[in-house]
Amino acid sequence: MKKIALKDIAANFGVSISTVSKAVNDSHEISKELKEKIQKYAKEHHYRPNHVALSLLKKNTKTIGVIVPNILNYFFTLVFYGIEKTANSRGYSIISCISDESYLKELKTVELLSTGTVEGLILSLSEETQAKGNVEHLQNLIENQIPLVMFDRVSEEVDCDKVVVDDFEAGYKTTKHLLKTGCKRIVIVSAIYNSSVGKLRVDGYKKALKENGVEYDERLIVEVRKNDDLQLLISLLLDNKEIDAIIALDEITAVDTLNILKSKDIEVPKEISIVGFTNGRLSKYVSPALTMVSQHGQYIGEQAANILIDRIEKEGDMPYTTKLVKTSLIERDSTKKILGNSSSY
Amino acid sequence: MKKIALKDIAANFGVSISTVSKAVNDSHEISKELKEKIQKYAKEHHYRPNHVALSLLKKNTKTIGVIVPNILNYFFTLVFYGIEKTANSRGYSIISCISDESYLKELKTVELLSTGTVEGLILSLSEETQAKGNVEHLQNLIENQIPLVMFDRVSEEVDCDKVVVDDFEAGYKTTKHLLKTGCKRIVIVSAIYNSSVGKLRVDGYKKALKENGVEYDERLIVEVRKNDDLQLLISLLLDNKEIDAIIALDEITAVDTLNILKSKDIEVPKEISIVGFTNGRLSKYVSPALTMVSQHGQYIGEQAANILIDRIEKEGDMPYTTKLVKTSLIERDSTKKILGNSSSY
DNA sequence: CTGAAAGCGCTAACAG
DNA sequence: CTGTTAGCGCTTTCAG
Repeated sequence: MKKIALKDIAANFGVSISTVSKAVNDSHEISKELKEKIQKYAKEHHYRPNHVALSLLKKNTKTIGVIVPNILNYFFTLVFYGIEKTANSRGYSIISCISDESYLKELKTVELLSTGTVEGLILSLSEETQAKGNVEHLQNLIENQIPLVMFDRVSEEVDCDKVVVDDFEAGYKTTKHLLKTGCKRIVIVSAIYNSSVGKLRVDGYKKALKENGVEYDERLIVEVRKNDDLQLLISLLLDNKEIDAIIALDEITAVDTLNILKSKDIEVPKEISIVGFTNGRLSKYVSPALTMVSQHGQYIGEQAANILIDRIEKEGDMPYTTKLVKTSLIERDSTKKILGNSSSY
Repeated sequence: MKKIALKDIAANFGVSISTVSKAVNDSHEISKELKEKIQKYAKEHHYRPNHVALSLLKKNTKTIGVIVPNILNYFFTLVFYGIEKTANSRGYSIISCISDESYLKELKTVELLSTGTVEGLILSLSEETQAKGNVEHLQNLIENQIPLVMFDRVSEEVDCDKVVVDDFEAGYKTTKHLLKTGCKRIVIVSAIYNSSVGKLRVDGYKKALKENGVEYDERLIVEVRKNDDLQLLISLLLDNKEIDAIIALDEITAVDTLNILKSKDIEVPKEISIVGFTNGRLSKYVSPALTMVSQHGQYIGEQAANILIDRIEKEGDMPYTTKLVKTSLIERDSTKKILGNSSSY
């Protein structure tokens, strides 16, 4: 049985296409008898109105595009899940693309989608795009009136709605917590040295140090590049500087760091505390379970989707908003407990 | 600047729409001068042919639908990644839906997509659908000539292309490996007791036992239900039966099991070996690192996408195929090493 | 070389 | 109550 169209039903009953259209849509303009006959026939033949034709006619596709840099990263998986969930509940499908951290793929995808396929776009910048700073493709998008919501990895040069983690506050809060547990020489290990996100966290870290009268030592900020040996970097750190805490800016680095410390028989958190960013699947299963900063990925996705769909559906232009999502520190066993309230802090 | 259509360009130059169409498509029918003028104008105004109109006309959307039960499961994330990658490389976009293990959502999604939006569908059954065994919606799909590829959680009642893990062989291979390391009382802990996948693995397990003259003891097959306490189940097992190996049918259960054993001061693998299914992100970071069965999720996704697109593009109907993807045992530190070749096995 | 007309599947205003 | 017509944006014969 091939796909069936209004035309076919019309031919079958010897009536016009518009009559059939009205009948299947249960219009009051059509006689009960005819309507029932047609509807029965339609059901039996699995008639389904062609979505593409409707999109063309109504000029809405009920579809939004989502571009994430790397779906294997649990944070993005969570965001994606949040987007899908709320988009779906609001009647939208999503076309999803993975830019694989490549500028070119991001560009191609944006161009492909901005062609009437989707009514709006949710995007987090690829690493390469961020490094290059080339966001013309996104500016075109908003020039062409296609709603865009950026999340997490955003660009200041693009004027659109944004949902971002409050990374500054996260860096600040995390550092302050470590200070409160008695740590003073706090290292940051970052594999995302050239992202806005990474910089903000370090800024928050600096502020916390300053407020607590701890001097900032730039040698404690360690950048891990693609082919660097984390083991080596940490060894150097341990040999040359007294340190008592490590903040890892991503989960894998946090776990790796933990394992390296364990292999050197350093007790966590007694000798060195560890806090990691991005509360994912690993942290609670390693031992000691890692204290992590949760970014509420799913919530971010839900927010992004709601903001986008609101903008698609509301007429008149509301001003662009930037939503700051606060992080939570999930305390586990890789950090010391804060001393009682009566402590000297 | 609003979206611009052929009509607008035509009006601007006082020529007909079809002329503009030909010009932007660089047809030889149009004079060089006019073509250049029009192309220049089109480029300046970011003209992009409306994808929806083209889809309607050409009757192809260059889009495929993907329905996964649960994207937070790393295996599915991997499959999804594989699908996206190859679909993209072959010029297809993907509309992705998460059924959230719900029959109703799966049904709704299939109906939504089978309406001309996508040219084909890749799907893994939701838990609920599998339990219910209701696959009418999928049979309708193939009746309506919409290509379907099922992967991992498939149904025998649906006649379509399939890509499945060779779970029987996986169960067999894993068990055999454990036997070779000297284990004899091997437990299977399963949270997927009513899936085809789970059953096949147990069947493979039985075969391996039989071949090696080890008697099958059904009390060693432990089913973990949603609200069951794994800790308790394992304690019972340890108390009442001599056991020396545990096969966990999913990664979380494997890690949980490991932690439970560790908390009871049972040495892994010296006293009890552990093998888990689905090599995900956790296994290599816990200690001891877990020996796991890898199912090559990304490869499965790639295969599924290729098979689907082949079927979409080839005319004439080729017979349906079922592709069996072999698993690999990733040996880490939760199992004993196999004794030298000179051993008595 | 350029344009008119038809049509992809559907809806909606307007006649009959 | 039913049908005719126009049109969503585009391509593609077929005339001119």
